[in-house]
Amino acid sequence: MLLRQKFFERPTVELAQALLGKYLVYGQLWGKIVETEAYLYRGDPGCHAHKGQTPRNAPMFGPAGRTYVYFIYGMYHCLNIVSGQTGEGEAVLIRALEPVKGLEIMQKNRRTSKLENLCSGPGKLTQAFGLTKKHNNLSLQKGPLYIYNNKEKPRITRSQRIGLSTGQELELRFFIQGNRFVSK
DNA sequence: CCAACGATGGTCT
DNA sequence: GACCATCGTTGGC
Repeated sequence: MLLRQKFFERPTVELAQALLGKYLVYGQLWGKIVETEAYLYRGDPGCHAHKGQTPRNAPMFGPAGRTYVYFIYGMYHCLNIVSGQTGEGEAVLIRALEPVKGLEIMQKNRRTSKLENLCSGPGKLTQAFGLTKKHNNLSLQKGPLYIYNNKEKPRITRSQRIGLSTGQELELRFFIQGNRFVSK
């Protein structure tokens, strides 16, 4: 069942946790979200939007429930889901998925057969799913990318975020405890 | 096993 | 020109 608009309009830190266990669906490909990070407009220098709006981060200032896909390190893409209210400039980074359906396609896209290496990082999962800037600023209500509900209530652990040179102190990373597909 | 490093290009100053 | 919400490879143990 497709998650509706209201689900995404909640505060960013709350959405980052609420997304854990839900399914990211793109055509034949399904992945369960097992790791996320929250990025906040206020008091978070690690957030792309914290200095204000630019062409790149514009989707973060749009309505919740849309994608923000950016290109990083000359090679990789990262997928975010915009949260909160329009104009807030906040989003949730999807950092890892548990592969659920379409594993053969993911294995081909990633050039590896090892399941733990398909979607266990923000650059890995976009490669496995074939997501690029073409998928930036798309509505998760309209597709072709969707979030489906899942009734399970995962056990959530919190930690510092990964890979930042600033804002590391903040504990805004969330993941499903003990899940083998969380990034290392 | 683990730490160090280089690839590679868009974005902003 | 510097920075970067990463990852695969390399070379050590």
